[in-house]
Amino acid sequence: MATTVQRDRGNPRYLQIAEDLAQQIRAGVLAPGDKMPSESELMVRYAVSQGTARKAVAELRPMGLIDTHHGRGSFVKSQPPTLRKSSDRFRRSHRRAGKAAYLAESEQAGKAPAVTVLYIGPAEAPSAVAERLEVLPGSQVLARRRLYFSNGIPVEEATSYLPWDIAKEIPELFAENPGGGGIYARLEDNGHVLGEFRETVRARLATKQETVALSLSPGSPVFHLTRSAQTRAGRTVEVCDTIMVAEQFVLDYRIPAGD
Amino acid sequence: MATTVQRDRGNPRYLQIAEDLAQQIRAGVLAPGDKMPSESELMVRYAVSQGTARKAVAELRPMGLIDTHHGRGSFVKSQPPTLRKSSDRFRRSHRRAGKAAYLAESEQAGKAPAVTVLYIGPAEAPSAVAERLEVLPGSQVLARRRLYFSNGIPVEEATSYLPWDIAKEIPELFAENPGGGGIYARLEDNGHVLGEFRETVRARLATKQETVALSLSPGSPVFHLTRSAQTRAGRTVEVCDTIMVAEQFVLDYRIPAGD
DNA sequence: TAGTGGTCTAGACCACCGG
DNA sequence: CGGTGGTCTAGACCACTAA
Repeated sequence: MATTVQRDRGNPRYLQIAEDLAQQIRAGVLAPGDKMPSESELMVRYAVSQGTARKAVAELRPMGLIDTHHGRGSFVKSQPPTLRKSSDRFRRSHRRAGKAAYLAESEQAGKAPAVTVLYIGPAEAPSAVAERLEVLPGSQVLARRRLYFSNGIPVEEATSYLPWDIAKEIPELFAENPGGGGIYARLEDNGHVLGEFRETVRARLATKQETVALSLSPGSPVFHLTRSAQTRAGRTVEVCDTIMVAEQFVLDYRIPAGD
Repeated sequence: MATTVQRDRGNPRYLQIAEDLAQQIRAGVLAPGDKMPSESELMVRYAVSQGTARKAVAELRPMGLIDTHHGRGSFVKSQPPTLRKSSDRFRRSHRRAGKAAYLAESEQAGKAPAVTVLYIGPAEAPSAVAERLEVLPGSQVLARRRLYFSNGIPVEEATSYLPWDIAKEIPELFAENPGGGGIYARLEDNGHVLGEFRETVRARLATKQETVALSLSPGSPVFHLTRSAQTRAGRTVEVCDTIMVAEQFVLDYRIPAGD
């Protein structure tokens, strides 16, 4: 056994080991779902100390090749096909047909979608949200926080904020399931005809809390998406803050070339 | 001195130290450009070993708070305000005014933009591009690869692909500077009136090559953006593949609520 | 050369998971 | 309980940078 991992300036051992393991995964020697060799096994196989073996597998995690679970071991990740997030999901015709945006899309991707409500109720508007809603920072808004699953794994956490004066008139907005077409349909039912959505997209590494909430490996990239919904009358009636596992999503936008 | 960093299950010392340092940066005690305390200094300040001090500063790097240089030390990063990438940049009126998309935006952000042309000439269409251009994979297309800078640092690498039969009729497309309004203006000059752009956005960690090309730290997230330009007649006349340093950009999209 | 970060070891103890 | 990953130490040597 004892694969040769020699001193070699500019190519530290832990990287040599990491590359060796990555090869085995790419070549299929270690198939998706397989358990990776444990640290102690790597120590004898490559004749290194635990710290070095650790650094080697730590390299594979940000590369998205493995998942690590404390007390169980590391496992080769199976790469699921990505979910599409198309700007078409906001078409009024979809709402009229009674579909909420998320379900309409997952369905199309052949996934088993699920939603958990984490919180619905009053909250203080974070300053970034307050600015978009054109209310004072810290003032009361309705917050709706949900966690979305695809095939049983969490992929997205979204929080919608609505101005209190609007929300209080629409009891469905306080329900876990706001009814066919989602909250946008309810807003339109109540005279807030939507005119335009604005989405801003950022990408960054997941924070510690996000790695917990979405059961990610540290160092995984996420999308941070902020969307605001504006009525034809020009009022912003909702701001939605979303964290998505970047690996799982492709965002699609159509942009008219006009003027 | 000797700040208290105590045993505390669930909150390891290296994270306590990292958080302490992060606070100091956010509070401005450590200003942008300042040298971080060295590892040996942290060892005595917090009464930990070198390995623990290392892990602490290693936490700050992926957070984008510091830059580390072997033999010199770590330094608080100066966080340049992000560049906005708005879907408005494709408005025809901007092209008529003679502005290329990139310069129009940078200008607005108060940046010193620059572009380097890496390659202009014939190339074989990658399969993903060929599919969008509706040509056979591997067939000849015109490729235009550029590297974009903001305030002297590379932030974006973009490659445009155009069908050869269209490109060969438009000599300006082979020039480093295609003239006012960029290649889209030239296409429209030659009868290819644009109707719609489609953008797909992915986010992932930078590959090794990308970290070199864009001088990034390994583990930095990037946007991978693919845009196709379709004429009113329904033909796709350009596909543009772009890698952007995620930290530097915010993407902006407007989505009409219609139908 | 002195000071810095980068790699590595040997050994310790803890926290989590499964049988 | 045994096996696993997670944290930590003390000390060693190397590699890069600046004076």
